[in-house]
Amino acid sequence: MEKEVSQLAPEDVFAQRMSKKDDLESHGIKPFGGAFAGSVGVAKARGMFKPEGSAKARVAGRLTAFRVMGKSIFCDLKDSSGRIQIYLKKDVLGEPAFLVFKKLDIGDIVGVEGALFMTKMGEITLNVETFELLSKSLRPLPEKWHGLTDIEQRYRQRYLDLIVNDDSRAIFQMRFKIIREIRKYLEAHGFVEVETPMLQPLPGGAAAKPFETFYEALDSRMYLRVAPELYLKRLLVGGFEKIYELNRNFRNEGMSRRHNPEFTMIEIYQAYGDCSTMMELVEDLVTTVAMNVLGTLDISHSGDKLINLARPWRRVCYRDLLLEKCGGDWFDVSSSERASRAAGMGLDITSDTPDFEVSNEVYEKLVEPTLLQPTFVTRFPAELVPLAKRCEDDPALVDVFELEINGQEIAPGYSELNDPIEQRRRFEAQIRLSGSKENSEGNIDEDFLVALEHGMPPAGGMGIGIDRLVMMLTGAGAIRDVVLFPQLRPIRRG
RNA sequence: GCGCCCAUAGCUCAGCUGGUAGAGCAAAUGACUCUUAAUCAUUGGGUCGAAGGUUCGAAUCCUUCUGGGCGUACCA
Repeated sequence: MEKEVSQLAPEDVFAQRMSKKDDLESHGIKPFGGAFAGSVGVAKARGMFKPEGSAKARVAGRLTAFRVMGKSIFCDLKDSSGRIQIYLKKDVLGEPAFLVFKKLDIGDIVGVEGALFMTKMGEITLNVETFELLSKSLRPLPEKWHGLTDIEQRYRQRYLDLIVNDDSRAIFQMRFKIIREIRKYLEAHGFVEVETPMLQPLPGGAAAKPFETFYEALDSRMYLRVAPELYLKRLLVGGFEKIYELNRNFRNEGMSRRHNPEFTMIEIYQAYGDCSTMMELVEDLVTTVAMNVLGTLDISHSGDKLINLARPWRRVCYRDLLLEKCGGDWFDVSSSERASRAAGMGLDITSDTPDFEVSNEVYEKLVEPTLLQPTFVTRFPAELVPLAKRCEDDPALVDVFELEINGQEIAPGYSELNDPIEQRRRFEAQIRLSGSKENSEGNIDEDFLVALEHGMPPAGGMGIGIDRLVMMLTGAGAIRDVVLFPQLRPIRRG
């Protein structure tokens, strides 16, 4: 019962508004109206203004400011396309209607109709002739000037953030436009969007800890997917040649500025292509999307950071970046010497850190964060990427790239491994390396190997972390600013 | 998981070395027919995140818990 009391925290305002609502009802006004046909939207209504004052418009939205001047009222009305000022005069509406409107609150949703005019102050304004209450707001909105700054509340009650903070809404509008443009681009280039299981009996395609669940009907343990990769490759076997899947992956890991346990990923595969096919594709895709969404390839981030997406993007191999960072003899010294040098650079290296991990620590901690401008890092050690083809000229390396922008991995891509015998060896090596016991991460997806044994065309494949791409394109500093409902600890009550 | 920091009215915040809580916005009432952070007057509004402790006395000091932020760890 204490719960109910705390939920009614703004008790006074809530009680006041409840009684306003009852009052409206007793006067035959529905506090929660129905459809409001014919709204043109705020942005369009603005565009309809004519200096003669003859244009009329019908719009619906939320009242976000209320300025009463005795026998006239100015309000701000907001919809998804923007804000417009509305003006209500007692003369025009008649006394009863005017008094009803005067009782409305900030936060109420109304539909209005009237003529567009220009105020003395030069603002296009709708002179309301008729209005309808569409939804009574029973709780107060956050303060108009400072908005909602409490970070926790912005995430927990994202709707308030979206109502009040224009920047936040703009980021999400951009996010959805970016996703739309990606789909448009791929559609135009002959790719087909497919859907593969999120509930998987074996989580594969990435070495991440999965979320577990249980499927009663089959009496089996299931996992939320960590990647769709192994299913998409089955589709390559099945004869789909240009496919993509754009949807959620789930990884049972910590959260951070760059990590949310569920995140959106697009994976793209093209049969008869390879790693360089995919580099060209992602370069063209990202620059096209940036131009269509932002109209520019220059993106500014906080702290004077400027990212320039102009093509061609730098290509550099992993090894060269390490030599650049660690000195030309990095790969000539003994592995124990490498380990102690890495430890000397402040990295967390223990005696049983494998040699390739030592170099990779240097790459991830000291090199990657410096790659602000778009950079394709290529030719990684094979141990790091078990699903990619080896380089023709050096079997210790795989033919892959990682696209780095803004110091973050935005997109990995490979020449996909289509040799089932080699694939099995690589899976087995992976299990040995990870030292995993009987847990599912150590299980080989035999069904996938059987599919490969039927013959998979050589292919290029890649994935783009959509959340990070959106961060990069919008200048957002945290993944939580580009995910509508980021994961938070549930509030315990007791 | 670990470390540091934060939590005061619906929102944004102030509150000194411990003396019993304050502003702006929002809300209520009134004035005002071109305002736009409208203005002016009056009024109501708080378990100071929770629980315990020290003290004559705690928003303030101590402990624990809850939630959050930042960093770090996990993260092919």
